Amino acid sequence: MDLSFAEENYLKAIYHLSQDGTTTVSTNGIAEMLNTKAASVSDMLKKLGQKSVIDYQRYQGVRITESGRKAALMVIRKHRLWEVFLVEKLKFNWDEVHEVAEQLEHIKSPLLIKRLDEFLGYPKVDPHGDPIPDEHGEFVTKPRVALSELPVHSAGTMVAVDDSSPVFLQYLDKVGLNIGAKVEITERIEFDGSLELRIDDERQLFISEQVAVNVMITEL
Amino acid sequence: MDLSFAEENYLKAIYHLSQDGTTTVSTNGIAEMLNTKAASVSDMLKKLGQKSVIDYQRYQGVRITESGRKAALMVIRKHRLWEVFLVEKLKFNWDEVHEVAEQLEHIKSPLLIKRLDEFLGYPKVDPHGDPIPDEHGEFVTKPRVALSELPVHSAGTMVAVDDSSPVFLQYLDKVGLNIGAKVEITERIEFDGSLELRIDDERQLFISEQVAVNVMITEL
DNA sequence: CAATAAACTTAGACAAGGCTAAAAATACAC
DNA sequence: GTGTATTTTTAGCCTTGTCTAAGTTTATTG
Ligand SMILES: [Mn+2]
Ligand SMILES: [Mn+2]
Ligand SMILES: [Mn+2]
Ligand SMILES: [Mn+2]
Repeated sequence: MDLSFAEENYLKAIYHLSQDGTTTVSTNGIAEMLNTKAASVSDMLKKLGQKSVIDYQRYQGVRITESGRKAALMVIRKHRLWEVFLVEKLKFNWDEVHEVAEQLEHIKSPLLIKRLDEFLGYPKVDPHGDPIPDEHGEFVTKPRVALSELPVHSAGTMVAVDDSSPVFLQYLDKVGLNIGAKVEITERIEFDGSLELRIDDERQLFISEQVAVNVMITEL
Repeated sequence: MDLSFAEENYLKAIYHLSQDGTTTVSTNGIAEMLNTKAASVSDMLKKLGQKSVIDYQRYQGVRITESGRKAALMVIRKHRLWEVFLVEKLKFNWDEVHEVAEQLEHIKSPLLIKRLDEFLGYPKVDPHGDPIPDEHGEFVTKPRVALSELPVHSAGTMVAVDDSSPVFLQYLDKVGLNIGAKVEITERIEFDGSLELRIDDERQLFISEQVAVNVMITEL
């Protein structure tokens, strides 16, 4: 049972919106994530329901099934492996990969993805710090927390970003905040939630709460 | 002016059928190459005509325009670069690449193809010996001729195959006839056009005319 | 040069995906 | 709990690409 590009994109959105496939998801939420209209979503939900990749009763929201979760994870696996390829092998910057991976993730060839994984040395995370599911859909997420949720004087290593938009990533490049950096919160401004950070024990950086929400670290 | 997957496939077929874009092409020929029906082709020709990638008047056959030729060559460039990638980097066999490249050739990203070309070291030919157009659509075809068209005692180096179907390529693998091999025609059987060859000055091989037609060499 | 034959195009239908506008169901508020 | 707001679905239409069946046009050939 093969899924079309559109079906794969819907399924991936539903998976992401339901906190990795556990909770129920709304029609409007899907529409917003996919930049489409609720009416189009309703149509598609019917189709996905018939293919048993989601549980759907009208007006009752939607939940991804186990087979749907597997299918979504395979698309996500491909997306992230391609992102690694683009950055590691083709020297793309991490803000340039998402659009292209959005296309590449739909290429159908089990051999291709197996060999790509092998070629890349079985990476565990993509350039944004997100985990790459293995061929069975298994993956481990390192414990991670947003800077915005930590108290002053917390410290850790930056492991991921929660926003892969080019503007955000380009901002991080500009201020030199990259995955792997040592980050310590030296002060929090209560007024606006902005933070003063110390990076790699050698320099100071001020970031807004907007940024802090999207920078994930593992505590030391 | 962006082309859809289907439009790109039609354009590529028209280019190939018209001996690299010079002669006129028939509706039925296109339908056969794309495993579709003549009616579908007629519909598509109207659209491609409106986009000025072909010259089309009903009942008069079709000729690719200069802008259409360029577009077709860019698709072919991508197809062949991906084939090189699959064989050189991902260890695909040359009979396994065509299907996948047929999908990959439609990925839209100028940066991707530029970087892929660079990553591969600017290859000039694909795994089947076909030339890879550069970013301006320029390419050089080494003079090549099918074994079937040469007289007895001709000799040369195998440089390409004219059929990329898995069955044919697997047959060549089985008998050990690969690109780069030295080939000499030691005898031709007039009855059925089959050939006796001497390969790499060290062994004998008999091939049918069907095979000979699809094995291309450059004469020494 | 007429009469088939072959090639090609049009007509009409369908499936996938999408949209707008309108209706129906559910949620929220008083 | 009744009434309005919000969410979701349906109805109807559009585009792309495909098909079959039925015309047209061009080729062939006696
Ligand atoms: Mn996608
Ligand atoms: Mn990513
Ligand atoms: Mn193709
Ligand atoms: Mn090839």
